[in-house]
Amino acid sequence: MGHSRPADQAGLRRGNLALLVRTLREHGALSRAQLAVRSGLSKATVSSLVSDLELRGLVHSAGISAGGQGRPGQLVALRPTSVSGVGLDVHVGHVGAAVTDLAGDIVFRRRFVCDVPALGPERTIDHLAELATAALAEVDGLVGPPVGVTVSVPGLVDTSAGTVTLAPRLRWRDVAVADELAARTGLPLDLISVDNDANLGAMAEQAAMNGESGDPVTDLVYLTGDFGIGGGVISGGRLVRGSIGFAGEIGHMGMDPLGPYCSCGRRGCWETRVGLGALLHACADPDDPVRDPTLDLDQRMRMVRARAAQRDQRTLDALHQIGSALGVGVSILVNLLNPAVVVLGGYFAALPEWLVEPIRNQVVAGVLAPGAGGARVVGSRLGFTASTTGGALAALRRVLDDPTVVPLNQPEDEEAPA
Amino acid sequence: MGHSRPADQAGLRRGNLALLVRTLREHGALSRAQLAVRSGLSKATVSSLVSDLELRGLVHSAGISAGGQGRPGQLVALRPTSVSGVGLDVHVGHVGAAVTDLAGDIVFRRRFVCDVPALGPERTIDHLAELATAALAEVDGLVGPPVGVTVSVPGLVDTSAGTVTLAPRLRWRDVAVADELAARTGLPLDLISVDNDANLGAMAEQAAMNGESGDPVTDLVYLTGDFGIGGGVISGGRLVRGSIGFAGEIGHMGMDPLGPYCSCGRRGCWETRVGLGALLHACADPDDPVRDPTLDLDQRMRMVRARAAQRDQRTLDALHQIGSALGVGVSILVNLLNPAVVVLGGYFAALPEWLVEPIRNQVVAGVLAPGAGGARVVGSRLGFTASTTGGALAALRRVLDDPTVVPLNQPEDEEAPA
DNA sequence: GACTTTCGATCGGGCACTCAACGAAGTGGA
DNA sequence: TCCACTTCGTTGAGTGCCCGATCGAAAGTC
Repeated sequence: MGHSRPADQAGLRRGNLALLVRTLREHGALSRAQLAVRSGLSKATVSSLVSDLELRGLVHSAGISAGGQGRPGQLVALRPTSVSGVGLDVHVGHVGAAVTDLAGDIVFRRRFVCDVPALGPERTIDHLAELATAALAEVDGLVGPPVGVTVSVPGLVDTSAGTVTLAPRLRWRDVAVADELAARTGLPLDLISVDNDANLGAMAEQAAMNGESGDPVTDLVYLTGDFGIGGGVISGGRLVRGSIGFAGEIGHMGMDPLGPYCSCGRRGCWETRVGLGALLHACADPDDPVRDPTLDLDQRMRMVRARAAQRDQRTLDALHQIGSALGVGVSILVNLLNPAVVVLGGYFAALPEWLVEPIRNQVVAGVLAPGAGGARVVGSRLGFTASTTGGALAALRRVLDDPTVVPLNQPEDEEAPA
Repeated sequence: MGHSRPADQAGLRRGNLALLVRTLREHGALSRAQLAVRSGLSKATVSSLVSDLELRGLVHSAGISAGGQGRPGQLVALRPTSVSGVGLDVHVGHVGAAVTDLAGDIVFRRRFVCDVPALGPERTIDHLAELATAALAEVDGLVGPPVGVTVSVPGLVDTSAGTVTLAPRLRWRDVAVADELAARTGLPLDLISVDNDANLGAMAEQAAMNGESGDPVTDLVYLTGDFGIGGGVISGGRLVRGSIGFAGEIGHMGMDPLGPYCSCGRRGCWETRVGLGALLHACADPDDPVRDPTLDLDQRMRMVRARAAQRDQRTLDALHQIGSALGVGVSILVNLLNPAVVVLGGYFAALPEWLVEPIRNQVVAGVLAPGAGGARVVGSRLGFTASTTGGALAALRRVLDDPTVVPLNQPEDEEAPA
């Protein structure tokens, strides 16, 4: 067990500051008295903590609470523009960036199309650094300084070193992404982290689910749908990373020893059955524009959608086939992990009307726990943007976990551009 | 996220008391000065904490530290006999009990053979209560009072309610184990918890691994080997329970849509290929004593071992076949969870010489991460006793996480039986 | 307009940890 | 033998944090 750090009063304070920030994120503006009730802290402590957060610029007064008896409360609300989080994304066909404010709302998003495997790490990171610099310049004045930058990479990542160990699809190996990015952007190295795209996608989807409904989702499985399939697992509210951070490599589950050959050299990997390649092969001939790699993927997905909507039999058959094969693997995941939700990301998210049903059928049939252990299967609403959004949220988490990373001493002068 | 409790100074104290207890468990007897260095606390705080733990009877002086310059330190050591943990076990063919001291060493173990499905829940819990009462009577005087009792059940468990939701092999459904046991034994209800056998086995194996080697194992997969196959997953040092506690139901992963029918009604479940039934069928004819259900399982396993050691071809083939089928499933687990160790429990633990090798081969071939992501495959040394041991450890964890559950005010009179 | 209710600031108190100082208890050399 | 020297563990002052109680402030109610 690694939890071997002593607890001191500073940590106690940090924890309670974070508790208030979380409470405000979940419930919106609250008075100090309401905060005291919801957090379980005393009014006196809440007053002290709120004034601390005010000095850090993380919260501000937000009017007077509505009717009721007695003295009205002075509402305290998160100041979303106080800080920002930056998510960067290295994909096979593009690099992307997203910036969110403290509330998690996107304030900037951009994508730069490029052939990453052909460019190589050096020049790709050049583009990434440009994108980051442009993003920060563009949001300057709108939101406060970034509290973190997280780079999403589809591959095996050493998060503690900020390096990519192996990313076959990018043809990257042992790339010091954090170092290189810090050197190019001038951002401090300790602000930059690197993580797997499926992990970040899972975080983004979890945040999206918790933003809307009642019960917070603590157990979630996220599937990236692309040529390769990745998995992000959140269990008990925490990411499952594995002993050296390689968890979630789900695309290469062996589903059929006699199945088609996979890029990894083995046969019958799950992604040979449910990856984007499998869909495209099943639903279109080689000269079909749907299979034209020079076209934008979103556009090709819209074509598939249109055909399915018009009840084109070949397309429907292909989708049903993919959905069933997905269901077999999802059943394994649900049996093993008992998630509350399975989120279909990537290209799956463009086709939920045809994929979710066959998956659900397979899962209900294939899971031992009654009612599939309560697992829902849903399409992502973030689609291909999940990993950048998740990166920005991961960056914000630093503040949410420890608000003292934002310095004190900013009593006045906010982002009012002269 | 559920971590919404305010932190106060009492919690801080609890955390630091627990920190010292953990440090002493890991490093053995230490002086106060050494404790201060290892824990990161100040000498003054350590003195205060140690005297607190002394008043609770959890530690005691243990001589003077050896040579070196300066004043020798007064060693402080855990007092293993101060409290005890009780693990109870409901199995298909027996009920069992184990009691450990604070160090995790077994001080009592007993098994009562009975046909649990035939007896039904009521009478089974009668036996369990008898066993528990006998155990506590027998260890009275040897160790202190139990800080918890954990019941291991092979099935789906609602840990918060202490009930068994569904245990097909026992033919139990919605059995209030904790309540019933409390009523029969007179033990306070809040001391009793109920958990899945694979979860407890995983905890026991993790503790066993960390007891010996250097690096603590935080990511581990445990497989129960019986007629059914269960999985216990520890990720980042914490059990993966799933959204409603049904995680780890790994025996019913669909491995082959055309495979043999399973007791769950589906085809090709993993346990039809690697469960005890599969082994027995593959290695012996129906009239072979190995397949005589009236014989003790340990004894039958010894027969299989003997034949394999004598290079009986049919036995070797059977073991190789089981090992390969195990490897396919283990590869999935390793790809998804990237554990540091996969522990083979239950009947697998009796045959590691013939099972580990084919599994390793499959895993190395079937896992994307280089070198199988560092995953080792090992046979359990606890075997069928893992779940009771794990139950006792789970009970002890209450003290390890919060030493203040043991009351103060026991300055004198220890367990010196008149 | 007085009463009631609720809010939020403030103060004193208790608790936990830290630092610095000091006596205690050994070693090693003169 | 005696005296530095080193290290240990306790003690007391100091600081920071949370809490309960108190009190003035700011509304609604009668």
